[in-house]
Amino acid sequence: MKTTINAKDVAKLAGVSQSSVSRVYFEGAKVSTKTREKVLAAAEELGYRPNEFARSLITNRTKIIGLVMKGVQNPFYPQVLTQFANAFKHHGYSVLFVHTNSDEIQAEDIETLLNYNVAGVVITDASMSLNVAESFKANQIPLVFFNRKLSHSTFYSVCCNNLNAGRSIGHYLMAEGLRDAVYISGNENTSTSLEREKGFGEALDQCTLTYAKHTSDFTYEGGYKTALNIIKNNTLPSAFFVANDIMALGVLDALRKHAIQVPQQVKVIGFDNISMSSWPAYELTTWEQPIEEMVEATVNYLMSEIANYSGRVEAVEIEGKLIERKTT
Amino acid sequence: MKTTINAKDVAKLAGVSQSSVSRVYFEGAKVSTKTREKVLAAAEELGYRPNEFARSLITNRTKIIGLVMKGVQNPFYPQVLTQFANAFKHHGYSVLFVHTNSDEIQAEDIETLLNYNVAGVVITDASMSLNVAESFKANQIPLVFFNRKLSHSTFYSVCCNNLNAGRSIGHYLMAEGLRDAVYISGNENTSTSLEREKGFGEALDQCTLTYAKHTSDFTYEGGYKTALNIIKNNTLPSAFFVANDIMALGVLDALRKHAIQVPQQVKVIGFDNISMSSWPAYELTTWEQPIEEMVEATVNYLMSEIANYSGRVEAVEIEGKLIERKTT
DNA sequence: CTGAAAGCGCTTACAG
DNA sequence: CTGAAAGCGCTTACAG
Repeated sequence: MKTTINAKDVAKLAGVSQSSVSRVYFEGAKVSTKTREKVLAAAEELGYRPNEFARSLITNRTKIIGLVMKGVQNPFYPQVLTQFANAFKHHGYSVLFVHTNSDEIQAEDIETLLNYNVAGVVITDASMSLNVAESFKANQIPLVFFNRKLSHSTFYSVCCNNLNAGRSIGHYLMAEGLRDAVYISGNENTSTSLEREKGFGEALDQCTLTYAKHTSDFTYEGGYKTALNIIKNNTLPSAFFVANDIMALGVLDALRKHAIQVPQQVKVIGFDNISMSSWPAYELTTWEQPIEEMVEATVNYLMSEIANYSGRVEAVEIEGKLIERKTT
Repeated sequence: MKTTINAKDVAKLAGVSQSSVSRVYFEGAKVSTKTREKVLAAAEELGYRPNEFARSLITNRTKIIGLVMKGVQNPFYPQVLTQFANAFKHHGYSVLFVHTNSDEIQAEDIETLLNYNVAGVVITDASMSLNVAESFKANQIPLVFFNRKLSHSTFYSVCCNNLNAGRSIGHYLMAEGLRDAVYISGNENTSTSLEREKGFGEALDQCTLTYAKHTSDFTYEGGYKTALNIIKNNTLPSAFFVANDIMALGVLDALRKHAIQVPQQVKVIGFDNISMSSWPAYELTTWEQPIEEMVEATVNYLMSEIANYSGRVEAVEIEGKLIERKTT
């Protein structure tokens, strides 16, 4: 009950050797035009397509990139996913999608990636214990942490320059007459949230200003509740710096509910520039993450490491920019 | 430069045959506890993991499901993606993610899926020409169209019952005192948009009411612009039925911009029940798609077809329900 | 229950 | 440029 047709079948029909068939489909191999044509004609007739598995078994490489994502619910990530999918497709790679529920990726989550011997890995918005990550190193599989920096700098990472962004946002708000500020953070211990806060604090410190910190969780509901609490406690600041846009939208809705005027009574600034930030209902001032460049840097690194593994490591940080709208 | 360690290495260390090693990792094969333990100990020591490619080459099956998605930008889809990823993981399958830009999936988009000999395929929110789809049939690869019905009913599809939903929405609005309605459609020729409209029209027809149709594109911007046009032309109806939520939010923002009171001056109802619909800024009345059940039906079909291919075909339609909020 | 051997569909030195 | 042959790392009848 042999059902799939293989290179041997094509070879027979084309009247050439199996090796020649293989050469037609293997990039970089040499075949005469005549042989190529015969093979392609036979292949067409039989509906032949090379088996990727046999191919990978021999070459010990695959054309698959593992993409590990957490929190696809944040509208920032669908954008990232789309761009990665397109970029990898453009380079001839397919995407094995792994969804993780936890902030720290578990060994089982990435077992698949190792079993399939992926050519490279992108991990977005999540970290990973050192010894789990090491298994990629051991197999010389290049790995990029996207939008998350590890405390141990033994892996390549690509982020927006969050420290500078925090600073710029601080200076911007001070120029707008900031008196007291609240920073609404994302999940604790995420590098993105921490660095944005650090830069912000540094800027304010230069003018001996301070800020209050409220810990939240990078979700709309989290931003909404946090703001409601602040309103209830009568501790409304003159400006909110919110660690991401989706939370900032929650903050805006909480303020709206209490008929607090933005930006007259309080200013709000977010981070990411998700598409919803520009909606008329919000018109949120925010910091744009340079997603395209971030994706490009990630893909370029992976492609160069796949071609020629070096294990080089860097913490790439790309500058974003302020998008001024109506909440400041 | 042999780098990966294989079953033979483990066999040698464990003092058994390679076949025995294989049996330990192959579900359903019989090995004595003693052998199993020896093998597992040796495997642990060497860091062995079975090569999926060699395995697939022999069994001619993979543990990969192809997931083809369009328009991940609509917040409805990240939810769907997450649920599929979790469900497939639970069944021991990985997800090969394919992003397509066009409404109709092209042959090249799915070439990868055939090359990797995926065990099954889910296509969301897009259609596919019959002859492209046929190549899956030829290879006995089960295929489900998710949230899209094909005109030719030769494939399995899973949708919300859009016709009934349209009807119910029509009856609901009429009970609320509908006089004249506007239906804002999604992309033309999508089954979801067409069936929602059809049901809606049927319901209205029973009371000899009619509706005006405006064609849009399932995006926020599309809904926004369409509503602005209607306002400009002074053809505001007493209610809008908008083919999906993200467009409905655009409609609400357009109305807000012109200070038109919802629901006093005009009612708005959407479709999908995306998380943003419940946000205080919108409080959109909508129709909830039973995503969980839809995903479950899809996964169950695929798993049963993978276990035992029958090629059976059905257009599954699951009932959703009205979520009443403040825009009606 | 276990091992030796064949074979899945490819790539790749090696001769010619 | 081309073909015959070995081999990638597994699974699976087949004997024992």
